[in-house]
Amino acid sequence: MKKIDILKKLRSSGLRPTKQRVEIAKFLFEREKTFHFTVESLNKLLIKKSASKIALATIYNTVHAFKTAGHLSEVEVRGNKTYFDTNVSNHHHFYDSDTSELIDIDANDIIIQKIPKAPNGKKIKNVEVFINLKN
Amino acid sequence: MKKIDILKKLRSSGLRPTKQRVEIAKFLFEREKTFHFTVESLNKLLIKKSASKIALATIYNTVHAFKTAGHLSEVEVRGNKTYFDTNVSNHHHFYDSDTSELIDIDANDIIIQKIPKAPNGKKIKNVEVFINLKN
DNA sequence: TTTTCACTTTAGAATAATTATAAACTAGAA
DNA sequence: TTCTAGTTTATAATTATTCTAAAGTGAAAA
Repeated sequence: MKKIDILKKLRSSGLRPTKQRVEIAKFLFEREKTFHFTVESLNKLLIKKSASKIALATIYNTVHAFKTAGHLSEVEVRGNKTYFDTNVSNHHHFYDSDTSELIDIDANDIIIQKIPKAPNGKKIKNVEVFINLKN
Repeated sequence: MKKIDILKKLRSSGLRPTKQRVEIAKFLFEREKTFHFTVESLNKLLIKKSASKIALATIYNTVHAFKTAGHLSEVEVRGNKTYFDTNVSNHHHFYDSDTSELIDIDANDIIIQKIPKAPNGKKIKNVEVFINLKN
């Protein structure tokens, strides 16, 4: 993804392309494969990669702005860390608790044959399958 | 579940049946239906129900001891609250974010037809299906 | 272009959930 | 009973995250 696309992406979702947002967006979206991260790990990686330090609160703000705009999705994992995922399509996860690593599972790789009806007038918003791994 | 059973349950899992543990265990397990709770909600309910106040740290300790012993299972929900579940059998959940309510889904009510192989020499420990509800 | 102002960023304070600490207490073996 | 490892307790500490208020900045309009 080129810088120009990132500017488009930001603008089209109502986010002013500030210096910080562009820097974070380039880091997150200019890559081939999906990227899973926590705010903390992203912060560390950004400190390593770039010269200018971005405030932690800004990283929180920016990541949540991207999430709200649909450019990132959120994955919750045992143990209170919130992971984000640059793969925003409907998909599932393996979780390896040894390495604290998340691995994508394509939505098509899981087929659910039988599913219960939503209770009392509610509808199903989405179905998340989370597969815990062991050695 | 009678008090005698609770004592057995605790002893058989290597937990000394202290006053606090028995009180919490009775509250959690002497009921017909599954019970979902957070440490915070349990604490409030215990304060209401019983005369003696149990330290919050003890409730954390006890709940985690019960979890380790397999008497409670843990369910993670968007937004950093850790729910516990007196249903320790393999099952799944609906989550209603309007009411912050968890609803059990029997393992037999979900049939997964196709599932990917675990990556790089790992095995599948368990599969959790989490269905988010909307109105 | 300058001006303007709502949106942003920032450092640090505040909050919330949970865990650690260290002293006092207790179940149950000897 | 005595003793000791396991337990409880109040409080401090930690961790992840959000709030705050002041300073900074895109970009629309003059």
